[in-house]
Amino acid sequence: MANPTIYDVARAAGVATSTVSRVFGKPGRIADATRDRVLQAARELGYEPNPHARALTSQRTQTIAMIVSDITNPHFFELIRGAEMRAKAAAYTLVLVNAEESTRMELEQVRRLTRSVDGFLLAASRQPDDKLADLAAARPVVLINRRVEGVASVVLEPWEGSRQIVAHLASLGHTSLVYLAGPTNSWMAASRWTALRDAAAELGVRAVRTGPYTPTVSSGGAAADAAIGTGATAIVAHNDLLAIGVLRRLADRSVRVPEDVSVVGFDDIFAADLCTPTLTTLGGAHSDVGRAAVEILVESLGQPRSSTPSPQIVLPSQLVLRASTGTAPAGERTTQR
Amino acid sequence: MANPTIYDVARAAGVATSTVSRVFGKPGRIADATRDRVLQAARELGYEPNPHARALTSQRTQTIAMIVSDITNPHFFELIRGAEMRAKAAAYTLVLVNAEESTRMELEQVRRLTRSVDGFLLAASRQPDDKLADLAAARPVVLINRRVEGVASVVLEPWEGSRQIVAHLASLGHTSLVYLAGPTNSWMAASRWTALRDAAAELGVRAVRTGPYTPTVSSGGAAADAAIGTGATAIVAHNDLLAIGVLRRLADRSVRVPEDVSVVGFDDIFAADLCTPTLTTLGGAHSDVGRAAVEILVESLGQPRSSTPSPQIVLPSQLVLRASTGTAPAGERTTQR
DNA sequence: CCGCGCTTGGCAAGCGGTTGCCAAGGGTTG
DNA sequence: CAACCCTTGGCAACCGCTTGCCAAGCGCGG
Repeated sequence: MANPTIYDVARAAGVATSTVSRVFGKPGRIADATRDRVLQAARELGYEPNPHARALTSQRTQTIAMIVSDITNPHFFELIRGAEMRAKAAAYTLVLVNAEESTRMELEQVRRLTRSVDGFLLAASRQPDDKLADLAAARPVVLINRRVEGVASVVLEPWEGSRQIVAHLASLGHTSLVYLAGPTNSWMAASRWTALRDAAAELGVRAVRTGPYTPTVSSGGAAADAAIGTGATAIVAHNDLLAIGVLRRLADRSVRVPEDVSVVGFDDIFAADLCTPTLTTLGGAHSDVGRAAVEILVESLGQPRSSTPSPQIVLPSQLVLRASTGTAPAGERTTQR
Repeated sequence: MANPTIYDVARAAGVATSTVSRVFGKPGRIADATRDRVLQAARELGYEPNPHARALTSQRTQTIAMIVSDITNPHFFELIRGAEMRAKAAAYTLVLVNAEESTRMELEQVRRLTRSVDGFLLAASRQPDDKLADLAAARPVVLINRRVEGVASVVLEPWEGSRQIVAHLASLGHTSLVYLAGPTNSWMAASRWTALRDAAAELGVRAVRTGPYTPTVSSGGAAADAAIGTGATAIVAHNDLLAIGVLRRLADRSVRVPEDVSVVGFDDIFAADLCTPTLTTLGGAHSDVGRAAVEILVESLGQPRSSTPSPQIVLPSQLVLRASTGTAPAGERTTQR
């Protein structure tokens, strides 16, 4: 038979369709003997429940959507991976959607998918807070690397991490740093900057910010030039891609790293350990972030809507020291090259 | 209203539900005036068609699944990205599934998703040919970087590319190479090896193979040791991850690249341009591969089943020369280090 | 002015499950 | 042994949309 239905199974097993449905839906509800008979019949017929028919009445699709602001950023790969694995473990299917850094597209996709998925993972969303609150009010949402009051979220600790970066640089004798900012409406960019600035103030380091820059390797060139113009001896880039772009540009300009200037990134992407020099960066277990996000989401799906307390999880980050940071050059560099 | 249905829209517009359905389904079938009225009503009510109800009768889900043999391999990122973008353009949703290098899991996922998606993209599948033929006979399937008689596929050209690698090495004076093989049932691994071997024979280069190795950085250590043991002056690794692992191990053992030994990879992942030395590798437009695969699949979905001729597309690869290959060392190395 | 063919819209029967409600049967208790 | 409860399975009404079939209405030619 092409597509056996519960009716076929019910007939074969000599029970009612509702019994078959329950065997698959709420196992405890049916006596063992009956259940075995039904399962046996189902197996023989090659029966497979139709997820759409199921979703139609039950409103549950066993699917979650992950909307990523820019799928080309390797930083997300680990995230996606962690989410995918956890989703599979919970018998959920993961739908991957790229928002291409467009808030409009992000909203559109959420609207389009609302009926077909049980919940959303929004990674590094660029929406304004209230928009996100609205979205989350209407459907299960977990934010990733973005924090909004009253909405569940998982973020990789940016504050203490940024402080560690400054402390690291200060201990190397740096007295000034420049932060190459990420996208304007990136929560992470804002968090990093305020934390860097505060820590810098506290430790007597001069901190300035330039940007915003698109967080890509190719933006690194312009960013590097701007950074050098500030005369700072340490460059903290919004993320590793940007930092790698900076390293390249510095190499082209024969600025030595870390002798002349130190460079720090964020994310600890795979490539950070491969570039030359290897990159000091604030990393963390990104796959755990994805995993945790799915976990919270699935958890909340199990409960009656709105009874959930919207957990705000912060996962620890860690400063990974590599070769791109070193002692500050002897004389404070003030001249622009 | 929480979830307006076509009934609500029909009532508001003063038409039958079938009319509303047709307005969304087959636009030409309804007069302009009526259509506008219906759309207007739909907009006012915030109506959004329920994809599950739609799929239930029409059997079309506007969704395709991409099953990837190992989601942690950065090589797939570009592929995924290209596929995702093309899918979105065709108004399809992309479901991403990780098979974790397990053929059993791959089959299971296909079975599980068969009812919920319109077709499958199988990337670097490790299934035996006949299994894949069976799968493809029962549902729309496009293979990626895998070729099976009678099944649609998109692959990045491995043969001429491998030949170019050998030619490149030969021109640098190398007279022996070792291929660090990928997974046993990887079609790509087999294709690469036969092409390398044939080209080597033709050009008077001695070629041996060791392995199989898991295509990861961490496998590179053992692979490098084995490679050195062969005395070959050129190492061709199954992919860039493995090659990067090899580079690391060689550096640890103070074997100079490319002075003592040349190293070549496959895939041209992002990191190939960042490692030290930068890696010569056979690349290609992976995102185009993903894009083309979706394109073929969507195309075939539009036609009546089985009327399609199962195109076998080969996209060009290109040898990217970087710093990991150089002239062969003067005396043939025969001693094991 | 009538008949004809074509376009447009309505009717209603599913698509494959889910689930509230009910009844039968078996077991338990006094 | 009767009364009662609990477990188990069946009935049937949907869930929201699609689609084959049919009929009404229209314009047109004769």
